[in-house]
Amino acid sequence: MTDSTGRGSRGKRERLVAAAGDLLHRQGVLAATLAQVAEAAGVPVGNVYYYFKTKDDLVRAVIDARTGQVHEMLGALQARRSPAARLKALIHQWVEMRDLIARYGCPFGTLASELDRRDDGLDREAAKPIAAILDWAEEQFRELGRRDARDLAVHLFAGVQGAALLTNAFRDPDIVTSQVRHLERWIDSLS
Amino acid sequence: MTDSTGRGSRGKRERLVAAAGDLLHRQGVLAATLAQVAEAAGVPVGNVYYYFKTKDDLVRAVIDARTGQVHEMLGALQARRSPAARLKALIHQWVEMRDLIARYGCPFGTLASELDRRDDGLDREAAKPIAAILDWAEEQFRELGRRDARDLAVHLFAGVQGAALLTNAFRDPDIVTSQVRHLERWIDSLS
DNA sequence: GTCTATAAGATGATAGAC
DNA sequence: GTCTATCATCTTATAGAC
Repeated sequence: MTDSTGRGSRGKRERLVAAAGDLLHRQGVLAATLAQVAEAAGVPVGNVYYYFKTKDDLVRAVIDARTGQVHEMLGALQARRSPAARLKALIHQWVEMRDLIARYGCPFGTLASELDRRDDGLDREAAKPIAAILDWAEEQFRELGRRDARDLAVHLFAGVQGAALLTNAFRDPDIVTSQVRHLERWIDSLS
Repeated sequence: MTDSTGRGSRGKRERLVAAAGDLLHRQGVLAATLAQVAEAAGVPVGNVYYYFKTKDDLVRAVIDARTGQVHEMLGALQARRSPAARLKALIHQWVEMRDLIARYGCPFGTLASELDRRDDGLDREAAKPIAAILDWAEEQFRELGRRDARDLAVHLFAGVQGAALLTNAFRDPDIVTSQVRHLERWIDSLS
């Protein structure tokens, strides 16, 4: 498959973003080097700059990919019958990621947390995945007939993100599991 | 004041740890350089190595200082009459730190979160401050007569840490404020 | 005991060959 | 359009002067 910018460039670009997504999560945005990204993607080191003008540009592409991943996940959750079922299915996603979280933290939360000190716009970008989740959860609570939908969404997702942080800090997948169970009961108690 | 290692060395060491504590929180552990720490402490750059063998050694000293800070805080909270009052006073600390959290994140949570990918022991060290808080909260719930004290402590503190993360990501101090209010009502509902 | 000068290594980024 | 060779900079760390 070819594209307007030349033969195969799209494929390599995508491989770079995929490899960077993994590495930025596992090593941290700052700790991950372009040399490591290039090697993981099977692309010559200096050549990364043909696809991305700077490292920040690559980071931006990774954030966009994660945001897309979130929208995909939220779209899949819409199949559930009730708002309460959708919310419970949402937070259950973190139970399924529990081992990854225990080792490297939540892929969405750590991204926002790591880029928070920057004020060049990348910090706002990094918050997009969790912003999308919050907005979606708010909508579900609204459909449940709650006036304080935003507040409830923040409460729910804060519980998830906090559990992810503790799960990661103590390397204990059971923390997020039991916390999600707790939050599921809370959702049920609202109906 | 002199000490066994020579005149004034203790003062400079303390200044370095204090400056490093600030910088590691505001810039992140990896992003903060020894040159910046030295300048902030008013100490020649290369001379940092007289007091700390490596950067990790300095980071360790900062973690120890933060752990001490936590124990001091928990000690002060013991003055409260009831376990419920102590727990509410605990989480209210994060409301008081709301502006700092909005800009740089929770000083205890980000430390654990930033050093989580290491497996050289520093990751365990970095979790000590939040471990101390969790243990203390667990004890309060136990005094409240709860069998599931650990679970409740995790639930409470996850709520706080998650709110801190969202507060930081969205630069909005109101998030942690309203979440703490929510958790205070939850504490009251347990008695 | 304190500090200056500098080494050693790595990283982001560029120029230019193919 | 693709990649190699290299630069300039920064950062940790050390050796040795005062």
